[in-house]
Amino acid sequence: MVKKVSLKDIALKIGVSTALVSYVLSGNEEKGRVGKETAEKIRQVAKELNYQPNHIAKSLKTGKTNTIGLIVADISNPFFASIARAVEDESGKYGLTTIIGSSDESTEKLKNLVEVFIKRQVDGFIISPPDHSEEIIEYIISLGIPICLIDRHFDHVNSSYVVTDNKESMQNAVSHLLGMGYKNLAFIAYNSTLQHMKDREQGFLDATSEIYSQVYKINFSKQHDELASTIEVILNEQKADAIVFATNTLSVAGLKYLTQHEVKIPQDLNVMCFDFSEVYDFFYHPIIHVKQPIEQLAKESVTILFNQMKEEHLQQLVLNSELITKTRVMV
Amino acid sequence: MVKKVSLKDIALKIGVSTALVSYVLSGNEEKGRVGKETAEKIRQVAKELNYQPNHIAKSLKTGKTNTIGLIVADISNPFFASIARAVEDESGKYGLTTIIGSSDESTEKLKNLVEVFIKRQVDGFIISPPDHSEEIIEYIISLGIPICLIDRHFDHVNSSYVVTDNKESMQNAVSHLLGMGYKNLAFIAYNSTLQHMKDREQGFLDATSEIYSQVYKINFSKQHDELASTIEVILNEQKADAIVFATNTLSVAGLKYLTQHEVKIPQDLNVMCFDFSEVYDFFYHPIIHVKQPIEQLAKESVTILFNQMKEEHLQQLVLNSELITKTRVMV
DNA sequence: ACAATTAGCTTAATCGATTAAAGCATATTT
DNA sequence: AAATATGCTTTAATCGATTAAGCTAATTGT
Repeated sequence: MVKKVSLKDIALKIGVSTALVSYVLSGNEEKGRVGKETAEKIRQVAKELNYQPNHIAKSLKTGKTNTIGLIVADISNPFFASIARAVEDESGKYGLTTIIGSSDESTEKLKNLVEVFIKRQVDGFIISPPDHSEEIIEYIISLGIPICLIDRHFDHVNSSYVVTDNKESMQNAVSHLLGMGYKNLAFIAYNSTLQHMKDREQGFLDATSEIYSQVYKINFSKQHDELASTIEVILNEQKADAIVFATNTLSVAGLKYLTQHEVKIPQDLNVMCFDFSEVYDFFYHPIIHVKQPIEQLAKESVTILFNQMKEEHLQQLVLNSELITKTRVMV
Repeated sequence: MVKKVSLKDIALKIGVSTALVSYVLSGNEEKGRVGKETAEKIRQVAKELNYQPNHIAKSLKTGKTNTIGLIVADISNPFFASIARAVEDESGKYGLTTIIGSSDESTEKLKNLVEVFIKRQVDGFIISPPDHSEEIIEYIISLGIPICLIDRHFDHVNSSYVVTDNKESMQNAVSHLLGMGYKNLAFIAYNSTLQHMKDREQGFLDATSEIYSQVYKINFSKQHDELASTIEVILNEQKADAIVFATNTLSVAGLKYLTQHEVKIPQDLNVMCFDFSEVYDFFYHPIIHVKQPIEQLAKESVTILFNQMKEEHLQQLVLNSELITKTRVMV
């Protein structure tokens, strides 16, 4: 491993102090009041020697690592994978490096990741928090570490966040179903106290006040069994004419169940899904779904966090999503 | 932001030098020959003050960041997302932090990521290299930075790697198709010089030497159009009775096309896919596919890299994959 | 012409941990 | 009694960059 070039090497070669070199290369010429020729020479030699500043030394001195920690709720979920990718791309534009973790919807895991990341001295967090993780979020805030929640937030925690307009888009989407003539709706969501889940439910309820409908809650940890039995009930007892799924994981699992039990969509039963999935393309009829602005969520979260890292002020952002009713692109 | 506790604080509180504290807390008591009581006291005070060592200072001094860089070929591909997750989990066990990047199959992007990661002074790399990226890999090796390739490797580059037994498992899988009575096979792969792609093709060729078969190559950048036209040819001209897809992205895109054109699987045409996809569950008949040992690939890559980071020796590993012919779990 | 500025540069402390080398008792050997 | 060894601890340099404060000589103001 070749010895790296340091400020000292440049200083030595020219015969000036490291201070001058530092002033010039970190763009603080005015502050150091460096002579024009000297500055030019320093820049030239730096280029010659292919000088690369040592991030670590810089971090030690400044206390800033230019690293942010992203903790998504479940990285195996394409929704979050896309978020992760976009956050990474966007943060790179700001000169930030992202380290990613997945809490797998577990508070315990989130806690560990937060600890590891804090030890790594990340400058800020972007987190999509699992259920009942308020305390951890508040802990981060209490340490004065900038944080921006994404996709989910807590109503009673004063933090920055970027989320989708869950209630409105759900209400809008369900209204669209009603407009199509469906009169007996089932809503399947996770049993969760998270605001985005409550909002989606409220959106459903607001839209269905005039018709018959049922709300079913699945426990995340036992979703496999519970989803199956829930759909059984919906098909055989409630005899709903359409199911509304509150998340993409529920949508995919639900569609899988329906397909495997040869329930024809939309003839036997229609569905409405929240968030996109690749599997929708495998149905002959378009799957009605709410498409969240994933890229935008990610980008905005980085911007908000970045601003918060320099200035102090928090920011809350609610983005609109889009109802997809027919698009179907042939491969 | 509360001031963090440093070695100095502990030393000051007890009235010893920071050297002693360092010896004790970094587990080098013998080396520093620290008195038993003093050591005990140091440990106790460290716990009291909730001392957390400063990674950055440590890195600056030791030149080790305990960070590895993982660069996958395409993070939006569930195969690589799983790899990323498993690598992250596994590296955590070794006390390593992972920073992840996606080259999106672009040599240029890989180059940038490698530069960024080297600036960040990662201790090692795990990379699934895109086509024609030998030079970048060799560059990393020339810098003396430990690296382990994953999923793909270059025959003529002497590096550590972990890959699947692509040729054998493809040959085996195709033989199974032949055993089922298929006699006119089409093989769809990416146009690539990467070893794993060549191996899969060779496996196909070895298995089909006695029957009629055709090999089709798709350009990654224009796969949408080319795949469609290729399948057209296979259906209308070659009139194959089964298609073998070389990767999961090709499989999913191919299945999508077939579904949308109402080609019934396996009645009209059967398929054999390389690697798993969630969409297989949406077919009534099981989709025959080769299941790669993703977790194991990831784990082994970390282990190999870790070993390489302490000792010097390279390691090449070829893992067996599994042919899935019927499994179908009801949701 | 003499004080006050200012331009240009250096000194040296600092961030927090590591570690070779040296210091100083006390104990043991010769 | 001198020499050596042993046990415990401190000193101080180091990693590489940042930055307040200080210094000198040239320039400006009155």
